[in-house]
Amino acid sequence: MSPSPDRAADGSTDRTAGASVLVVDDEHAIVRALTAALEARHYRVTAARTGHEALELAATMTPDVVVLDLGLPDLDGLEVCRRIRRWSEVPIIVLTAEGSDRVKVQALDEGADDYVTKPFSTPELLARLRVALRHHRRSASDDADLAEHQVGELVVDHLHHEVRVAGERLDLTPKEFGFLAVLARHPGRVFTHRMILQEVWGEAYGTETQYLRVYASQIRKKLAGRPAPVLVTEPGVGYRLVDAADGS
Amino acid sequence: MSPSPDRAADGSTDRTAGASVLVVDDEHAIVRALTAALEARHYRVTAARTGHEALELAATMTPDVVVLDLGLPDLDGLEVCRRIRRWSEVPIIVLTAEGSDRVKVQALDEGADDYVTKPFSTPELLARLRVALRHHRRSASDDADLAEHQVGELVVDHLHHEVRVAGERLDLTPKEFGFLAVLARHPGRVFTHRMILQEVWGEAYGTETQYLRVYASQIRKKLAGRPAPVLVTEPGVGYRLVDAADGS
DNA sequence: CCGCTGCGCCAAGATCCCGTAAAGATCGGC
DNA sequence: GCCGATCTTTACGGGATCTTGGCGCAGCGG
Repeated sequence: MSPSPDRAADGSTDRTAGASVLVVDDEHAIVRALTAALEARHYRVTAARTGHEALELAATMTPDVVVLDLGLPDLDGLEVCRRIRRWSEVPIIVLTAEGSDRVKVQALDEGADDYVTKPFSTPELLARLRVALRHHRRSASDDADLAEHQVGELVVDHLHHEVRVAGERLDLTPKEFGFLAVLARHPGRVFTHRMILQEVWGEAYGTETQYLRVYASQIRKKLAGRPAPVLVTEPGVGYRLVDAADGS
Repeated sequence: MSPSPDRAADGSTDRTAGASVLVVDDEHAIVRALTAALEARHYRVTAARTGHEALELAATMTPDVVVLDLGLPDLDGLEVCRRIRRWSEVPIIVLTAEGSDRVKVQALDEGADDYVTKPFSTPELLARLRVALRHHRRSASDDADLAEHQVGELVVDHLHHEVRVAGERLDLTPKEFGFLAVLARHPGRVFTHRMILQEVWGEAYGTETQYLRVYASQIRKKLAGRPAPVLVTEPGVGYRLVDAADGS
């Protein structure tokens, strides 16, 4: 490609900035050095000193990546790795003093995503951290791709940004689409005026209820005569989307 | 998630068995040793000796993972890495003799997923290979990682960096190519302004929507009068590429 | 019975967004 | 250092969309 101005040679400015990192190590010096280096790159850093603390924090703060020293006072580092892997796929970068192949291989097979031996080069660790975040970001966005809501014969397809009724494409303006998409997220449930306005128009528009009347009307017009759900008014409260066939 | 029955301690029997590996190195001894080690684990191995050969094979055989030596006779290894990343997210494990930090960091930021210095420990390399395969397995469901994408009569060939319509080469500028290539990766799907801008121009350009209008216009002009797909505008949202023949 | 309130609906501006052309600015090759 | 290709920026017309005000209606309480 062309030389992008945003790709710094050291990768310090990239989309991984601002991610939260859990650093697990009992050596104070290491924690301090790592924290400093990471915060300088605008990561949010949390430190844990023991295995149990690490497990606790991994669960409560849901970090974007974990840097894990294997030599912990209470639990075996490998055990920590294994336990996190039981419920989370957060990237784990293992850090260790000894360079034994056996441990290295075991850690990687146990669910670690990378392995760096001490003494480590900080730039290298940071680069590997960016790799881990890159991966995680990718698989996370894959999950979000599956967004599609169905209400009776009506399908709101966020991926293609279109609405289909009985398979036929329905042509909506951006605001109309937004309105309908909000309601379709929870069929039958009431959304207040405020909720819809703030979601579609923005935070500041919480009271412009006349917009809703206009757009509700237009949406109903476009849905009329089709085997589609009905846009129901909840007087004084808001709107909801109800499948014509059932009375939920 | 749950403790997998396929996770043996030495990793010899796991779900990654049978995967295809592309080994890129000009040293015969390394290739021989690696091939032997990999085939013993029932991987399918293909070897490339030069950068160009590597790119060609990466495109035609779509390996599950690439092991890439940076010291190649024709192309810089980093360049190979970059070119593969233009169209594929196949895991790349970089292999190199020199241990310079700068190169290491650069390779990782350039798209490499891991980095091993020679002389390397075979068990470790194999373990890292398993990690790479584990990662990619997650998002291997889509067909975005192909060197060629076809939409109707239009073919985007990432390897040769060219576009053909009905077999005839279409002359595009780099930005035009990038724009079209993004859309062709998922025909019919909407790409938001932000997505396209960040992919083609860079992270920092997420709001420069006037570029898109200019280039959309130019691309349409070049596609006009040919049996090509149509570049459709989704007002307020983005663009998508639709085969003229069908309505997807 | 009457006024008030909230809603549906309409239609006229106002505004935003898009497409297009064309003029600088920039870059790379010769 | 010039020249051509490409990228960036500006400007403008047209059209779709959004916003706004108004009107009629129904329900409700005074």
